[in-house]
Amino acid sequence: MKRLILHLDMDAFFAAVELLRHPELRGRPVIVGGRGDPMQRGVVSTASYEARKFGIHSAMPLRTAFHLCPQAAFLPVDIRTYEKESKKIKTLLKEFSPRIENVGIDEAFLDISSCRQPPEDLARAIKARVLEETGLTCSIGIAPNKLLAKLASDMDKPDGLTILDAQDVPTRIWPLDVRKLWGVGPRREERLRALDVATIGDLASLPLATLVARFGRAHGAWLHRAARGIDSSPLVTHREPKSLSRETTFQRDIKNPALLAEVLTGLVRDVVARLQKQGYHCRTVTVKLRYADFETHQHAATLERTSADPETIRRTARRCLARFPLKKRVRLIGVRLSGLTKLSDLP
DNA sequence: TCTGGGGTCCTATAGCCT
DNA sequence: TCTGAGGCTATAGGACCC
Repeated sequence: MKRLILHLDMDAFFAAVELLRHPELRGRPVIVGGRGDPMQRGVVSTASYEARKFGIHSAMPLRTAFHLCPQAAFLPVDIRTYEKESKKIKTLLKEFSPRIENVGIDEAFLDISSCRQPPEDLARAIKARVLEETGLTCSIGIAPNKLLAKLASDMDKPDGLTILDAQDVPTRIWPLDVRKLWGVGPRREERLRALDVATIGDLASLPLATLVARFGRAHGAWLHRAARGIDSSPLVTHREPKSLSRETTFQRDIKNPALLAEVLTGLVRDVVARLQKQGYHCRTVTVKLRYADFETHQHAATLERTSADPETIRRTARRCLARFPLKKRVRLIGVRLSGLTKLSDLP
């Protein structure tokens, strides 16, 4: 049977959810990020389409966004509320296909290979149901694999619907900016530009050997296939967490070791609470520090046996912290627990 | 005035073992 | 005994994604 994958991507999700409860902001630029105070440290999580017209985009510092668009409404991230809406959407998607892969809070892949309905009818039905259930719009892409489905959902935003098949790759995919490819971020884009690659078509003209030499075996091979629209990766319908972490950026950079230790203790308490709630033990504790100049380092320690004991983990984290030189001011501190074992799997 | 927070995966290196 | 090839694990850093 021919594989058919649907990718659904909510439109400006966080901003759209905020507009549900602040309808008076409709039509105005809305920026959701950090604590909602553009004078504090934080970045844009989601900008409404009105705000994007001012050049505002995700990951932009809130202060910069404020300079570009001081009249925008700045709102704090309220992840709990977005998760509730997300859950509604994911639940309704399962009515259409039980084979679903969640990608973050506002995206999902559906395997619709065995759906009887024509793909376009199915997509329209899903969009109508999402709107009915949540009042939100989404964009949908349908293609023979995840890679192309994701590119397709991005081609007609917002409230779009794009269906692609393998023959469309030269005409519809090759003209796209190489940055659109999953796995090409700012750094790899730069390295590709150095090879005279601007579009996905340019990338497709490079031999595999060149890509492997430049980007390593795994990524080189991925880029070579992706540029041709080839992707056989399966939907991951269930996954276990690999690590849990908590980190925080100070409003002002600090140097006081006692304060650092105190904040670390709080972060450990939070992350261990989540570890316990989700029913895991961990084996490795990693502490991360980012200095004022943005240089970032981490130190890890492995426990003798897996544990979910706050005191054991706190002591281990403190030992990791003690290994950092504190000559420079610190802007961020974080802790990560990895090597997770499900309690029920323990002997 | 820059640059969050939660994750995943890949790569390089070092030490240890066979 | 020496040398090397691999495999495995722990650690650190980097890139990327939403």
